[in-house]
Amino acid sequence: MVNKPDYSALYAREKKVLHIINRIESRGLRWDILKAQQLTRLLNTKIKSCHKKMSALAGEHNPNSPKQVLAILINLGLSRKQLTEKGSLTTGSAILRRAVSELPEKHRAKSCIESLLEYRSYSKTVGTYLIPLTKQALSRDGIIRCEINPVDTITGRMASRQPNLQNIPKSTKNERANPVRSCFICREGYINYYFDYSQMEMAIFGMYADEPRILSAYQNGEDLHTYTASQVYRLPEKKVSDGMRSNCKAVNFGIIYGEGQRALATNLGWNLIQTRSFLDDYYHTFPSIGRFQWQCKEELNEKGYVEDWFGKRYHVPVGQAYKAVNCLVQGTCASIFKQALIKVDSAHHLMYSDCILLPVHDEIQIEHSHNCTIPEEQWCAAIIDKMVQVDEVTSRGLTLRVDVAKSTTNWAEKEKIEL
DNA sequence: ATTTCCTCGC
DNA sequence: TTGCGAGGAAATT
Repeated sequence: MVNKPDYSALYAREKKVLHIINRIESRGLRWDILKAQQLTRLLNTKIKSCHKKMSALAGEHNPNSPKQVLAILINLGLSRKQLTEKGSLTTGSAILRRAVSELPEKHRAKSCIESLLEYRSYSKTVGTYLIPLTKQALSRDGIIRCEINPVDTITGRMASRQPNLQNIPKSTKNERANPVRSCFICREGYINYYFDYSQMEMAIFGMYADEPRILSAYQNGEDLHTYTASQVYRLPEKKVSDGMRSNCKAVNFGIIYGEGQRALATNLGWNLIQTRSFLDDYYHTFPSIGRFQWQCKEELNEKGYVEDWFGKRYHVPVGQAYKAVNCLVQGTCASIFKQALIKVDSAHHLMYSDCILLPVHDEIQIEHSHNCTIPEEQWCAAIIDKMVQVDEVTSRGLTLRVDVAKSTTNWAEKEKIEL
């Protein structure tokens, strides 16, 4: 009486993924121990000076303790309201940055908060990344090997642990090359290539919502956050400002994540009225999106689960129906990615003896022999072709976009290449 | 030993 | 009612 799903194809796929993961875990990534140790020393001095600055302004304390930080900030004159989010006091970076921007020019809390944020950033870099990674590399000949778990996540994404190599900090605008990334160096004789699906979740979301304008914009190579902004604000794309784009980006992701109005408002830095009015414009501009959200909920109410293109079911509690959209979108992307990983692996492994270094949700990193006689463009095109040729995608008329970057030195120095 | 807070990624 | 993860330090049990 219960219609059981046929998971045999998905099961076969996971078995193939396991073999690939085995090779990835054995290979590992090369880590520049000396450079990491130098950077650790450098950042440690910066951490100390931040701490000193804070102590001078606010007295002795442990900056790692949210409790003590809270006491200090209130002591320096910040109101409880400024530090309150969702009813409770917090010292998260988002709320602190907002507080700083609202503070008078030379308020004494200002430089204290700035030092604190700097302190946290450097501490994160050293304590979470540089020291643990160096420790591991020291015991394993300069190679870092993570463990990848492909099955224990809700949506089917893969998780990396000990260490997690999927949350290595990326370079920011102020920082040309991130110190952690710069310590992941290319092996002797290899060039590293980075193939990542461009705006994959938005494209898949557009497919599920069956929104032809978003899909054609995607196939035209346009940036979808800019495109949606141009529609909502009724402007040519060239006239869309950074602010308009980032507003729509927040809404686009918010809808995929199932964000409520309150959370979205916090994200945008707006009040509820402004947020609602903007959402009204958005949904009015793209009626298909509201319809898709509604259909998702309907399917969940009828069947107790939603089912994706691969026949995979997501059993979401009815009280958490807002999660259904994300399960479909993120889960579908995860399946596409795994299928692509299999195709890429079989192709390159058989043909060129290169090695997949690391999968990062929508990106495949590959180590490519420097001596390969095949022209670079041709080799890249072959990889891209494997990533694009996933039946569940092509049969629906979607051609996913793939960006490529490369590096001959380290992860921080990767540069986009045009093909 | 477990939970809370904060921060990193996609 | 902000999706899916991991990890570190402090606080709590």
